[in-house]
Amino acid sequence: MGRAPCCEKEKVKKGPWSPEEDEKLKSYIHLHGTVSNWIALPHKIGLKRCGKSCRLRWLNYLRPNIKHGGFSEEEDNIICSLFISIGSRWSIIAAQLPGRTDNDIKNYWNTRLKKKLLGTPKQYSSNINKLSYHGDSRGTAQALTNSAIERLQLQMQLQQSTFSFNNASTLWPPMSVEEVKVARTGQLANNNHVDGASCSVATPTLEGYAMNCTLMKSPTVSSGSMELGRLEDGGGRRGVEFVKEMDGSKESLYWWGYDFDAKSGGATKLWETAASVDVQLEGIFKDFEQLSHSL
DNA sequence: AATTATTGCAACCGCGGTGCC
DNA sequence: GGGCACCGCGGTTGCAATAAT
Repeated sequence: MGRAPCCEKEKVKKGPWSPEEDEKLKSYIHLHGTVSNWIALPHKIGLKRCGKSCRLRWLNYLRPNIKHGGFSEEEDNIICSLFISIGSRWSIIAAQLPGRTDNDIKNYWNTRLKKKLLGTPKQYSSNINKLSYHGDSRGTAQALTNSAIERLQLQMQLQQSTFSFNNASTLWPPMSVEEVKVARTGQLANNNHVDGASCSVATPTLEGYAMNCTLMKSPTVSSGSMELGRLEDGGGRRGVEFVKEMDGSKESLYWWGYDFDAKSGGATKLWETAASVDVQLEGIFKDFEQLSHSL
């Protein structure tokens, strides 16, 4: 037995709202302040609409101080940074942008911002196809969701775009060397799979490259987070980047090497790998050392 | 000018989470 | 503790407007 429908579908009106319907809904909410039961509301005010539809109409269009369109550069940066960090959690992203609704941001991302940052759908679907299979030495291939790949692709793309992390510095302030030490020590200490010995190895390794290392603080979010990091050679020509995703009890780690092409102004991915965090965070630093030696 | 393709956005749908009985 | 009803969210759809042919 399935769940009962929230309303009698054959009796409710669908499609665009008329000004009269909007007025009825607004009047009721202005009079009563809040709605305790959206399902009962349409019947109360004589609307032939589903309660969910009423709620959506109010939240997305009728409630005061809603902004539509005209997203600023700063808003673009915030949306982009948060998308990289938390993915398509539109309600959380909307909470950081006063006057914007999750629906509006979602539409804006899907129809414009994604294209602006990642190129045409043809371009980024091609890149997604290249990234969608991560084979590693243990044969534990892992298919990533398009959303996760889009986030990785975006993070890589940002390097060669006019939109850079630097533009979002308020959200992603680079850590000082001291902060890096603290963050890494804390991160490793919190990871049950990395013992004290590994800690003492990993931290000095990082410190050795501290001058060339950029770790970005992720914005505070209610659940899940992502840490982005980059280790570069002195000239910023080659390096290793990594993304650690933390979503509840699940943690994943991806990293890849890149070679910067001054001619095209873009970065060429040399290799990539994916592993659970417990495989060893130090792998990133070993790969970086190997890359450095190969120069 | 007519037709077709694309874009942008409002609205709907279905599912998971939560609270109440 | 289980079942039910509702809320809230993210994904998807439908359609009008606009652009391209």
